[in-house]
Amino acid sequence: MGWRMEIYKNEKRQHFLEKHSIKHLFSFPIEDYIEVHEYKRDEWIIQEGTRPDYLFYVIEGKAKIYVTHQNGKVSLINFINPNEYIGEMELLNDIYYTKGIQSSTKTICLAIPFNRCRAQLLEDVVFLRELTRLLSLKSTIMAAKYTQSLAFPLENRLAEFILQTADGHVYKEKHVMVCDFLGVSYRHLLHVLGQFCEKGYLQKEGRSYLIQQPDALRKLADMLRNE
Amino acid sequence: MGWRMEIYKNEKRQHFLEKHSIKHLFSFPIEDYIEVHEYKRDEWIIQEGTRPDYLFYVIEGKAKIYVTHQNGKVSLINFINPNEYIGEMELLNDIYYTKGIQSSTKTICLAIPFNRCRAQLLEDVVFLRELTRLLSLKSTIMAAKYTQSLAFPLENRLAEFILQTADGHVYKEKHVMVCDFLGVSYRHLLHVLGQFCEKGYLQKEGRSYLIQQPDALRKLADMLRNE
DNA sequence: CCCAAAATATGAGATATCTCCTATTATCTT
DNA sequence: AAGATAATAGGAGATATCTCATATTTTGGG
Repeated sequence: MGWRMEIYKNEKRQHFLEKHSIKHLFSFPIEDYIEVHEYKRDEWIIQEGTRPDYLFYVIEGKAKIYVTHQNGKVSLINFINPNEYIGEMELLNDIYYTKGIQSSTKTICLAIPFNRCRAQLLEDVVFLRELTRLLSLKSTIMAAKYTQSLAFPLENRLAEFILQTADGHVYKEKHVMVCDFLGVSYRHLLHVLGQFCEKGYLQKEGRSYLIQQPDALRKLADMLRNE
Repeated sequence: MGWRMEIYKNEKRQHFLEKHSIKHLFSFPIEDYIEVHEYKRDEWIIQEGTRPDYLFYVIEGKAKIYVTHQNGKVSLINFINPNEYIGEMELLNDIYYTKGIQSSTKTICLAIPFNRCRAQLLEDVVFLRELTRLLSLKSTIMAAKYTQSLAFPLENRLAEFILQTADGHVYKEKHVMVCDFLGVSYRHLLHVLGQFCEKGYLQKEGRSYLIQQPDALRKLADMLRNE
């Protein structure tokens, strides 16, 4: 994994700047400062514990936010999708423990250098308004995940995850990733998946699972909703 | 609990507006619109599931954010302290499940009516910049609580909580509240407190606990930190 | 001052989840 | 193609945590 991200230059850079223009997110001309970075699958966009030099805006691909605990456990905090920022925390807070960001597919980001843009960004009402909205969502989602994880067993959270990630009626996520994401042991994940099969909600097909009773899963997942 | 919040008028209102001026948090004159609300201990500032009419800024007191789950469990998401907002989520998002906010001491808030101020607030760079910072902190704290709750047993999280809330070397929080906050059953909380006593970390004194070995607790709590 | 509600306590048994161990099968690298 | 590494799989026993039941004590309101 000694790969280094690729920086698009000239026409290629220009192409992506135009294809995914973010002019509307700022009230000052920012495009001149922007670099376009491409990260390969599984490449680290930010190393855990190391302050980044850029605010990133994801335009293509998908990434994961990881944190490592003292007891060796690893948590996959959340996924990052196109049109989301990476590095806002570091932009806003001088003191912050930086989480690791790893691409899970080829990922293309617009990279805005802190040193050149920080002051202007923090004065920009258009930028701040959108960032505020994104952060409020992020915070809400985290609060929900937190309380749900304490109030419900894996069964409910896994049901929701299966429905959200299934491709049609086929579920085939990597177990290890799911363990980190749902915060349970590999053994236990397999145990609950096994139960779902026994109950006929899922059917194992090679190394993936076919959803046989989506309504049963939906019922479990709906328990997580409020009201 | 049929109490209704008190709204300060005239001199009393003026007194609090001046004592805790928030002029510096806005770039437009907001003070004319502000009401000053006083909530008694245990009064609901916002009912769960009901959209509030105000953005609140807490100036004195302390409140708790609650959410109720379908299975009957209740989560105390977090505390709100002076100089924090209540109702930002509703200001920023049209669709949002409103959490319940309950004062835990007499609480005085500056209440900014949405209908009169919303548009101006969302245009105000000073306001947005600070709100962005607060939200980034909130989101970070939630993410940390989430992953910690999955990665560590109650022992570690309780140790931290005891150290944070102890008054000198005396811990005496209400068990029920702590259960909602740490997301465990009453029975289990008492069990772990009992273990701390057996190990000599705490000593039970009537209905409170004396901290005997702060270093042992600190060691447990430090496990939650990153790096 | 009395009563109902809330808070504290504790036992016993169930369940959810973890740790450790051992195989087998894919996948990647060279 | 071979060997190394990651992913899948499942057994067995430990632990963390929950549920339910019950009893006592404290507290707030009339």
